[in-house]
Amino acid sequence: MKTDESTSTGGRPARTPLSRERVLTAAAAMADAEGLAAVTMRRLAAELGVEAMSLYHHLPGKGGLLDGLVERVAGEIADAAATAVGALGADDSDWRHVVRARILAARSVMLRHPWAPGLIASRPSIPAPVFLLYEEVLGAMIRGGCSYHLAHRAMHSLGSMVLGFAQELFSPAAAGGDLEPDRAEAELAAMAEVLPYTTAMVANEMHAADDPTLGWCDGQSEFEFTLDLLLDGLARAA
Amino acid sequence: MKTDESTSTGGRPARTPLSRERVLTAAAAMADAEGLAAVTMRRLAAELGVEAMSLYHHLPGKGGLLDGLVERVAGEIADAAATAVGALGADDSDWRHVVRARILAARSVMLRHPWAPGLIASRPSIPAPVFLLYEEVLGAMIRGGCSYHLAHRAMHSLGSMVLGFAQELFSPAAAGGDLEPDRAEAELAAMAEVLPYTTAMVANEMHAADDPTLGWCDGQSEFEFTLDLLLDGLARAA
DNA sequence: ATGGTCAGCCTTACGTCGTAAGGTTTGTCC
DNA sequence: GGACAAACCTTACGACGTAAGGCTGACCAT
Repeated sequence: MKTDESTSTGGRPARTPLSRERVLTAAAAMADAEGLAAVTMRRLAAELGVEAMSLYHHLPGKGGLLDGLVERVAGEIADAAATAVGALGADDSDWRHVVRARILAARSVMLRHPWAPGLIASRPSIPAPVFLLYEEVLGAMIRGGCSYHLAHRAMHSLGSMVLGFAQELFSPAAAGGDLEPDRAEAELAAMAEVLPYTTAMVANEMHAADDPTLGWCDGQSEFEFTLDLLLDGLARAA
Repeated sequence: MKTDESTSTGGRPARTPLSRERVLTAAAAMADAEGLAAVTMRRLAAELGVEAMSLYHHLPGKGGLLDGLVERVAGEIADAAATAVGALGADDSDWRHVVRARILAARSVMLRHPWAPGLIASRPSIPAPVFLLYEEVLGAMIRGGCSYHLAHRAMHSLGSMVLGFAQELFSPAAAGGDLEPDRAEAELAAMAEVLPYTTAMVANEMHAADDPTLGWCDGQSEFEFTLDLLLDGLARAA
């Protein structure tokens, strides 16, 4: 057998219609468009006009592809966070401003890639590029005078927030599928019986939502509210 | 068909009826032991001494099985929360105590079933049994005098926390696999260069952890810290 | 007892997945 | 021109979820 070729690196890229970067870009686009579950080695290869096994020359396998996607997202977050912090100007002397900007940057990237939180959380261990993101936030807090103990807790709080805020918690109408107003009304009535408070809350909050650009459940303002809640509490504890 | 020869015509008295409950119990046990990914229709059936397709007489399919698992977990949480609130005594007049008890109960069940947060988050829409859990927390806040607006935001904050706090954020040693102290030391040194603050934090927090029953990164106290941070902030906003 | 009904379980088969193993093309350099 | 390796393809295997249909045995009215 000719197992001679042991995939030694080196050499030179003679002609690269296909590269790791191109594969990852296509994979991210597919995940954005159809969800992460739709990203299959075969489908991905087909999208690139190639056979499935060809991907293995640029990636170590499906796991490596997912790692690459995490790396991508982490990079996007790092970039977004860097520009956001840069735009702070003189305000960056307060760690709260820095942390807030970084977390909101992470959030904005997560919104672009809704599959990202679940992917990161599903990895067997925390991916190395994600550690770099934590490091930046951590550094801002320590340099700002926080104790390591407090900063540690903040990492947990903020991390779980960014990773857990993916779902749009309440969208029963969209979830059930509002095909007919008749059926929707019936479901609402049924819901009112077992979930009186929830129903009332939906009614109340829906009425309050006049901004046409946002749904009744504005994830962004909810997110910022929680973020400020945490930052206030952390600052008080510092 | 020649299946005649394999099945003994003699009596086989031992055939437990195999109900939906039995299937779900086995599935939950398997998920607890080997992770949710290990729960396969075939493996699950084998565990029950049955063929895969037989499960379809008690469940509508894999999705239905997952729904059943969510239902299970939600039921466990509801039970744990009910007893926790019952144990509050006169303290249950303060919504903060009630909410705190319910969230901690949810957390304790999530710890028993580490696959649960990911499963719930991965469902296409929020499962109905989970809505019931939210309803209880929501009711406690509204009856306690909170506005629907604040309660709505609290649902997001608390929900994302319970769902996002699953991972043990920092366990680089366990993640890398500490096969040899030599290699571990080398990795630590390499980490100190790119992640100076993180390394310092780990060192600092590890030293502070004297309680032998807990790892250096005590998820429970981190969780309660964040929970109290949120509850304090919510109470202040009320 | 007898034949009908039917729930519970099994068998087979299809299309999908990730990927191991090995063959084929293509471009570059000596 | 020949060698070489990188890039790509083909084939195949063992999983997966599940659609379609067959077998068995308990119950029942006749």
